[in-house]
Amino acid sequence: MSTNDCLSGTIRHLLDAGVRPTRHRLALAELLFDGRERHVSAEMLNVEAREHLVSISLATVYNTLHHFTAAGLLREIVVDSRRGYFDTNTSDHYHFFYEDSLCLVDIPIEALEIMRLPATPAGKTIRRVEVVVRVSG
Amino acid sequence: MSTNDCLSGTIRHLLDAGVRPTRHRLALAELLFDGRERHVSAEMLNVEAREHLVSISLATVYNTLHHFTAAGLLREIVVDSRRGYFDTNTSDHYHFFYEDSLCLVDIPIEALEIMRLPATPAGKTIRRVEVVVRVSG
DNA sequence: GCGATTTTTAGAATCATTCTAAAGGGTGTT
DNA sequence: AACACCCTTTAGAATGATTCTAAAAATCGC
Ligand SMILES: [Mn+2]
Ligand SMILES: [Mn+2]
Ligand SMILES: [Zn+2]
Ligand SMILES: [Zn+2]
Repeated sequence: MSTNDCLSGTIRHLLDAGVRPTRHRLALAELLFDGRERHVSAEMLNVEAREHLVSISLATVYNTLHHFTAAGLLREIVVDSRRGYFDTNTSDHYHFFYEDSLCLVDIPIEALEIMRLPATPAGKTIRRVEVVVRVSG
Repeated sequence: MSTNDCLSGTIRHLLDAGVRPTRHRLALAELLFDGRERHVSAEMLNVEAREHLVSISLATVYNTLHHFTAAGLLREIVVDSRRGYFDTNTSDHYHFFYEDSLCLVDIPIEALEIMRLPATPAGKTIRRVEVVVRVSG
């Protein structure tokens, strides 16, 4: 019987990633990791936290999103040069981006196949291959 | 013999796109459409204009970049949520993004093949399929 | 509980981009 | 040329997302 057997799933989730499960981080983690695929901006998550009566500063939302990202619990997606998005799905996958509603929707990795990737530039490492299908209408 | 036979290539380029070839637009177009593949931010182009002794306001650089983009002379690329890039290559192609130096390099369309694109969401139109290969090191 | 280390916070600062409103330029008409 | 009309350029202010600062609060190991 490990010493953590009685911890909630969310606390375990944070501990496993090496993130100290403070009150605020737990509250945000509960909102983020609820099973749905989520693509949130800092401002969106801040609003959501307030709706759930969690008192938190916007700076802490930013701190936490970056912290979770560094710990591998989130990944950052760039689709809009005005706003950053964070994705709760950290596995390899791609995205639809609805330009009108600014919504992101996952494209599972197996729904798309990339062939003949060009040679990696000398001395460089590929960090990620991003595919964004921009749709509107 | 058309009435435009004696115009410079740059003026013709703008006229053909339906853009009035004003002094400032011509200066920026000369910098942008010099044959190289270019991926510039507004700030980069502004600095370049000043280096070439072109007196221009940053607002005009933004106006012109957006104008050229609307006219199909440029396209906008999103790789960094802090800054927008404009690409002089408006044909279909993809990009390497060097995360350390913030540089973009073209990947020709034939260097990469995408198979099995997922179904387009109902009622939507695909505006573009973007591929960004992020590299570092 | 205590002291060391993190975390949280409000508010200011930063930075890219857009907006405003006024001045400047181009073009066609008389 | 003078005029009218419309488009462009401009400086500077405004905006909005994000980061920074420095001090207060929370957390952790002992
Ligand atoms: Mn970031
Ligand atoms: Mn734009
Ligand atoms: Zn996703
Ligand atoms: Zn390009």
